[in-house]
Amino acid sequence: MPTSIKDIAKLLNVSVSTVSYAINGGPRTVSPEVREKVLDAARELGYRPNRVAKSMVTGRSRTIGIVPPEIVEDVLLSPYLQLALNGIFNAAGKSHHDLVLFTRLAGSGHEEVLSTILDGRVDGAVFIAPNSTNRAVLLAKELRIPCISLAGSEIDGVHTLSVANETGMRLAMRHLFDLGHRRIAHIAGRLDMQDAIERLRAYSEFMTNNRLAYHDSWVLKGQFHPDGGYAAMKSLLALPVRPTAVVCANDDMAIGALRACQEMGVSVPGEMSICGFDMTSASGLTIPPLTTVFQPIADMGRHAVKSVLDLIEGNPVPKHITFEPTLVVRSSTACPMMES
Amino acid sequence: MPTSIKDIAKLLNVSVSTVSYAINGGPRTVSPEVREKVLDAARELGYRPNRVAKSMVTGRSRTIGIVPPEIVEDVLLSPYLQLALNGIFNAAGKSHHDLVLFTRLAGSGHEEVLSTILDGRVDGAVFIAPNSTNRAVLLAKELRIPCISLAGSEIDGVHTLSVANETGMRLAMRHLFDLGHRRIAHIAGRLDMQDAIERLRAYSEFMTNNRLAYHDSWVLKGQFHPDGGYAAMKSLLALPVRPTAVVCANDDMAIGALRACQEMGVSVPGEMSICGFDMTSASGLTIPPLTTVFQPIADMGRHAVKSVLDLIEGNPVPKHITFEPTLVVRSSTACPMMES
DNA sequence: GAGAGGAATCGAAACGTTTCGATTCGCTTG
DNA sequence: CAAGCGAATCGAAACGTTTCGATTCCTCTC
Repeated sequence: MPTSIKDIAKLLNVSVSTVSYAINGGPRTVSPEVREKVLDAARELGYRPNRVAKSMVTGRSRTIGIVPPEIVEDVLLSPYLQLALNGIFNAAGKSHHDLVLFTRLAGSGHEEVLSTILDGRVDGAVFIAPNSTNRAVLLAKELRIPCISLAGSEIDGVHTLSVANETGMRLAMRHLFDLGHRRIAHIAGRLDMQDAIERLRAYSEFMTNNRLAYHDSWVLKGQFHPDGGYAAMKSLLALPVRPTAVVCANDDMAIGALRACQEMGVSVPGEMSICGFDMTSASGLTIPPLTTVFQPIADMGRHAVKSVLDLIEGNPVPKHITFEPTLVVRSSTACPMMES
Repeated sequence: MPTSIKDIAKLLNVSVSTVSYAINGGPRTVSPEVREKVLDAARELGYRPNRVAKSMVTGRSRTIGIVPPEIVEDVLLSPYLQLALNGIFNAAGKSHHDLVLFTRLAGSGHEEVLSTILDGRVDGAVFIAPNSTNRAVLLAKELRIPCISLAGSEIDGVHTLSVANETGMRLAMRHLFDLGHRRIAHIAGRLDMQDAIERLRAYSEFMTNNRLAYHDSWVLKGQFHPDGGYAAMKSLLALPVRPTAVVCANDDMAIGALRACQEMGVSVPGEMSICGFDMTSASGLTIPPLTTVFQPIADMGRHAVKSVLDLIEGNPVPKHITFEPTLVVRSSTACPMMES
């Protein structure tokens, strides 16, 4: 129904190739008069080039695929993903690419679904926080689709952008330690995700290296959700010997933990210091505003686009880039109260 | 390079059509033996159907386009958009569609860019909060691309999903009025967006209908941004006769306004009641948590997908659906203090 | 045993582009 | 004036599918 290049050709009694040359301004020249005629006719008929047909022959779509993490529900509500996606979106726009958001890869092992990634619709893909069992990454790697793993597990042979989780956790722990805290707990994230694993490990190492005794009951799982952080803090507060500070593996959990303290009448940072991770926008809105580890997530998103485009062009891309986090000290951490 | 249906056909000495029938299980039957052989060979060769080629001939891509509002920067950080996008994403996944996010339509009037919408990559599109000068919607409408306008201006001939802004604003105003407030201010959004316009109008109407005097200095523009809300509240607080309550056209501005009050030592809700709009997740995290107007944005996103799919299928779709908001009373609103 | 009927399969067109080899034609040059 | 050249244009193949008409061939029936 929409007008095609053929319609123009027929109307003007020229060949389709001539029309194509005229419209694209190449790769061969056409006489100025013909060019003019073609352009006029195209405008007249409301011609729109069909990108699918073009993709078909050029093999390029100027589109990048985004594969969200394998979390089942409401992925797009994760502040982390939102920051990354925003960075990716902005960068993609600048380089004239659109984004395809794959809706059905999360958690699905179905072969049929997996294949939608490499069905020609995208030139490359960015995987957001994939874990090492993510079948889609594995498949993409196997089929040599240009792809970048953003803040995910280190997967053999896949280009990876990651944040130095160890550094971030050490910064947070050092900050609390220097304030005088010795009984420091940790609310961990989903332990099937790389970030969560590394943050937990760095916590353990810090405690051991500084000869701080710590119990299993001080390490809780919060699933990266506010409710998880809330529940975790509740059980920490029920302990006979309470920790004086807690580092959460993301801001959402820290927010939940803060809520638990407020409900139980435990003052923050007076009786309990709380430190978050990620510096999402919500972390600045709480009372008190959260001390948190800033990660340049948006930057990483931008960089992911650059890398994937380089990969598509065949330019060299470093196998691994690590971004350094920094500590943002706000008001949810302070010296512990003297032992009574 | 990747194996195609032809490779399988050649290998097995059958025709491409037979291979196609075998793989798709139709529309014609193939003998069980051949079917088996084809499927085996496909697996063996790592065959992946090329979706672009399929789109080419069927004219369907099982992909829905998303057109963000024409805000220039960091669109994806808007909580409103995030809620809508999440709803759309979930619904699209359920109906086996992927999403393409158009990165370059915002604010761009370039014809070339506009045409990327209707280049065959998507079967239909959802426009998020377009205003009436949005050229992309107009074009899509003109070219009869199935499309839905989500919470945007009413545009002639375009299917629209909207929220009853008047009702929402009236609920908020009535709530404050019943608490005893008479001097009620309004911090408006971007007045080039439909929601902002309607909320402002409903505010004016309520004030007039209830014979409440109000000044131009009580109606401020906050651009839907926290900083805008902050600045607006600052100028309200500088007024010789302060209002006792303010309704903001979204939560972000309410959060900014709250921050301004806290900085100036104005107690909320003691000296100033603040009401938000949208019920984004952040609105529950502030101290005090915001009273706000809940809009079923995620629901609307889901519904947008359903409607656009119906439109694609040729099913009848109502021209206009309105969703009803409700008031969520939390702690940022209370009776005004007695005049001193 | 000729003809009909039906299942299985084939071949080719079509979708809308891009691009490459081939053709036309006017002009220069020896 | 024949040969050669370059610019402009044409025609056709190719990309990987789907699908429709045509063909083959087996079996059943009278």
